[in-house]
Amino acid sequence: MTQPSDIPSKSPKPDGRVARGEITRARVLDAAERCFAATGFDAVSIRQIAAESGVTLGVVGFHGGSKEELFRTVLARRTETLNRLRRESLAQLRANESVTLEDLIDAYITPYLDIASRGDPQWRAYAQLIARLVSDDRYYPEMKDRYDPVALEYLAAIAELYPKADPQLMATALVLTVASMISIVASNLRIDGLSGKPAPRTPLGYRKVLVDFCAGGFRRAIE
Amino acid sequence: MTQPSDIPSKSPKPDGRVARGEITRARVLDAAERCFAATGFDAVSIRQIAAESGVTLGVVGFHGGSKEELFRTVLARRTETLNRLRRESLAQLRANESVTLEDLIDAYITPYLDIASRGDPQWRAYAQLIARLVSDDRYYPEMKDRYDPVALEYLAAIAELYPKADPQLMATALVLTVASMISIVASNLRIDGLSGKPAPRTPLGYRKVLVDFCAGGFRRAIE
DNA sequence: TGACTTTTTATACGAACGTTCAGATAGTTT
DNA sequence: AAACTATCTGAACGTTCGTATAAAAAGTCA
Repeated sequence: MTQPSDIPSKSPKPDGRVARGEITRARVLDAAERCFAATGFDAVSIRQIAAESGVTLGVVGFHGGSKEELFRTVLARRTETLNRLRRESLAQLRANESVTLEDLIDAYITPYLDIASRGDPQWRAYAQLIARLVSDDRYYPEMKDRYDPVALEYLAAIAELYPKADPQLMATALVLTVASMISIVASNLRIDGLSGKPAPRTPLGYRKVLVDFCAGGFRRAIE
Repeated sequence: MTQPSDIPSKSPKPDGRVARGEITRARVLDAAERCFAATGFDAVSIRQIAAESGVTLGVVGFHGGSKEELFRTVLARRTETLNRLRRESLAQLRANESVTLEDLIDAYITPYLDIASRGDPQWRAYAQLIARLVSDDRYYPEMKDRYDPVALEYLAAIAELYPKADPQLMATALVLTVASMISIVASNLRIDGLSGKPAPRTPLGYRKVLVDFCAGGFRRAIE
C-alpha cells in the first residue's frame, strides 16, 4: 500500500546506489513524522520514535541529530512537494481563458486535501502536523519562509480579479481560508457531533463545501 | 489593571469570607492558565507554574492536584462564563423583529473576540488556550460537552432562517466559522506577513471582516 | 584479505520531570 | 491557652528525558 515516496534521498552515490543508511534514515524520519503529528513536539520522546521506527536509541540521534534538528528536518522534508503541487495547479489555471475566484481557491486547497486523503499514511501525518503548527506562533517564522511565497502568488492572482480590493482584507481572507482548510484536516470529529449523520471519511469529501464557504466568504469580505 | 475575576470561589465560608488558600489557589490557576496557553500542556512543568505563581512546588500540587487535574480545572473554569455571554447575545437577538445570519454569527463570535481583546491577560490566555486545543482531537471529547450545546442552539436559530438547508452542511459551515474565529485569536502574525501593512492589534479589530467572511461563506455553503 | 568508512549496539550521564510527605507555620475554634 | 485544621515549606523519591560515546558489526574499496 505504501507508495514510493517522492522525497529525494539525501546523498545518492555517484553510481546511483543510495547510501546504506538511507533506508534507516527514512524509517526514522517517517516514525518521527507520525509521532510529532499525533501528539506534538513536546509530548514525543526520542525513545518513542526509536521504538516506532524499530531501531535503537542511538540510531535516531545518528540519523536525525538532536530532537530539534529532527523536528525541523521533518517539517522541511515535504514542503517543496506541496509548494510544487500548488504552483502546478496555479499554472494550469492560467492556461484557461476565464479564471474565477472559486477556481483559485480550489487550486490552492485541493493539493492539501489531496495529500491528507491519500493512502500514504505519511502524507496524512504531515498534513496533520502542519495543522498542529499553524495555531502556534512559535513556529511561524519558520513556516513563513516556506509557505508564504506561494500564498503571495495566489494573492496576486486573486488581485487580478479584484484590482480595487484592499490588500489587507485580502490577506485576512486568505488566512481565514487557510484556517478553514486546515480545520477540516485537523479534526473530523466535531462535524459528526454537531450534525446527526456521520461526516465524510476523508478531507477530500469536504472539497465542495470548503470551496463554497471560502469563496463566498472571500468575495464578501473584500468587497 | 487586573479587574476582579468573575469566577466564583470554590468554597466561600458561610459568613462570606473566602477560605484562606483561595487567593493562592487563584494565583496558581492563573499562572497555569498563562503557561498552558503559551506553550501547551506538555511543554510546561509544574516547577514553571510554581515559579510563575510565586509559590513553592508543593503548593501547586496542594491546590491543583496532579498536572492533568490542574489542566482540566483551568479548562473548565471559564467555560460557563463564555457560554453565558453567548446565550445572552442570542437572547438579545431574539428580542428583535428580524434577525439575519450576520446577526447570529456576530452574536456567536463577538464574546470570544471580546474576551480575547480584554485588558485582563487571564481571559486572553484562556482564549489562546482554547485556540490551541481545537486542533487536537485528544481534547475534543472534553470540549464537546462544554461547547457543543450552545453551538447547537445557534445552529437551531440559523435553521429557522434556512429551514430547507442540509443540517450536515450547516454543521460544517459552523465548524469552519469557529475555525476562522479561532485562527484570528491564535495568530496575529501571518496577516502582517501577507499584507504589507501591520494588522489590527486586537482580535476585536477583525470583527467586521470576520463576520463578513463567515456569513458570506455560510450562506454560500448551505444553499 | 586487510585497511577503511559507515552504521548499529549497548550503556552511561547529568538534568529535569511529576509526585509525595514529614514537619513547620499560621489561622480558627473551643 | 490549648487543640485543631488549613496551608505552606523544603527536601526527597523514583522515573524519564536528551545526549554522548566506546566498542561491535556491517559494508566498501584497495
